[in-house]
Amino acid sequence: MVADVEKTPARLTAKPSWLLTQLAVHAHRLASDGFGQVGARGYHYRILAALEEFGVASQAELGRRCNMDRSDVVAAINELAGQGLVERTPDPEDRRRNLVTLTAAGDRQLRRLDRALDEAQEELLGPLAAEDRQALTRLLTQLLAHHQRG
Amino acid sequence: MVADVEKTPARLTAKPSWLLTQLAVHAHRLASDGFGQVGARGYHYRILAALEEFGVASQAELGRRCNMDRSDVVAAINELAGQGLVERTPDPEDRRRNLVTLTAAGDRQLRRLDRALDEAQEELLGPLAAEDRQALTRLLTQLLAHHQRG
DNA sequence: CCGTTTCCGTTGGCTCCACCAACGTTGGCG
DNA sequence: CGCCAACGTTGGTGGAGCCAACGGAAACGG
Repeated sequence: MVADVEKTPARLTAKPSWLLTQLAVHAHRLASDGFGQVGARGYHYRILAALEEFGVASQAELGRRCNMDRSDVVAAINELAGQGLVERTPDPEDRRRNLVTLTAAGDRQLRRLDRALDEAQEELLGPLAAEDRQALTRLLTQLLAHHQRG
Repeated sequence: MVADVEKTPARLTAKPSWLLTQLAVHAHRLASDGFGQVGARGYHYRILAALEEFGVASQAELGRRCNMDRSDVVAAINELAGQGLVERTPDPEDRRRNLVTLTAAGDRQLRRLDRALDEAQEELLGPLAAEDRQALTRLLTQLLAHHQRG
C-alpha cells in the first residue's frame, strides 16, 4: 500500500481563486446541512435575516439586500409564506409592491437557523486561532467590499 | 439622491461562511469569464492541469485529483476529446480503465487558460498588498487542508 | 478454482445557487 | 398625456457538486 497520494495539481492549489471556491464548497455544505435539518436553505435564511434586521420590506428591497435575483426572491418567499414564516401583502401605498413581514414562527425559525449556522461556523473555522479568524475575516471583508462596488 | 444604501444584514456580513461563499461567487465569475472566452469551463481546466502535471491518467484518478465526481469526469472528457484537446484510449493492462492523454492542442489550450486565470487572479486580489495576499493564501490553504482530511 | 468484493466507466437524475429575458401592471416625471 | 422606470411573476439557462444504479473487469479469499 504505497498510498498513491493522488495530489491535486499545483496549478490549482496555488491559486487563491481555487482555494476560495473549494473552501466555499465546504462552507456551503456545512451551512446547507445545518439549514437542511430545519427544512430550509440559504435563500430562506438570507430573507429571514433581512426581515428581522430591517423590518418589513418589498421583495425588490430584499433582493438587493441579500444579493438575490428578483425571481429567486419570488420563489423563496412562496416557500416561506407556504410555511407561515412570512406574510406577503400588497402595499396599499404602491400597488406594484408586496410588503413582506416576518411572522412569529418565522422569527423562531430564524433563531433555529442561527444556531445551526453558528455550529457550522465553528466547524468551518476549526483549527484557526482567534487571531487568525480575525485576520481572515478582515481580508475577506476587504475583498468582498471591493468587488461589490466595482 | 439619498442613495438608500440597502445594506445587507449584519447576520450575514459577520459570518466567514457568508464572506467566503459570496467572494467565491466573484472569484468563480472572474475565472468563468476568462475560461468562457476560450470556450472552456472550470472542469476542463482542472483536467488539463492534472494531465499536464502528472501525465497520462485514468478517469478515476483524474476525478480524485481534481475533486470531481466520476460522472462529471466522463462528461468533461467527452467535451475535451470532442475538441481534440485530450485522447481517451482503453488501458491494455487493465481493461476497466481508460487512459487519458493530453494532446498538443490540449497543452496549448491549457496555456491560454492559464493566462486567462492569471488575469482573473489579479482582478480578484485587486486591492490587497503582497503581504496580505500571502496571509490570505496561507489561511485558506490551512483551512482547506483541514477540511479535506476530516 | 470459484464466488465475493472492489473498482471503473457510464447513464440519468437531483439540488442549490446565480443569472437572464419577457410580460403586464403600476408610478413617476417631463 | 406619453414615456420610462420599477415591481412582481413566469419560465428558462448553466455551472458545480452530488448520488444511485448498472455491467464489465480485476483482485482477493476461501
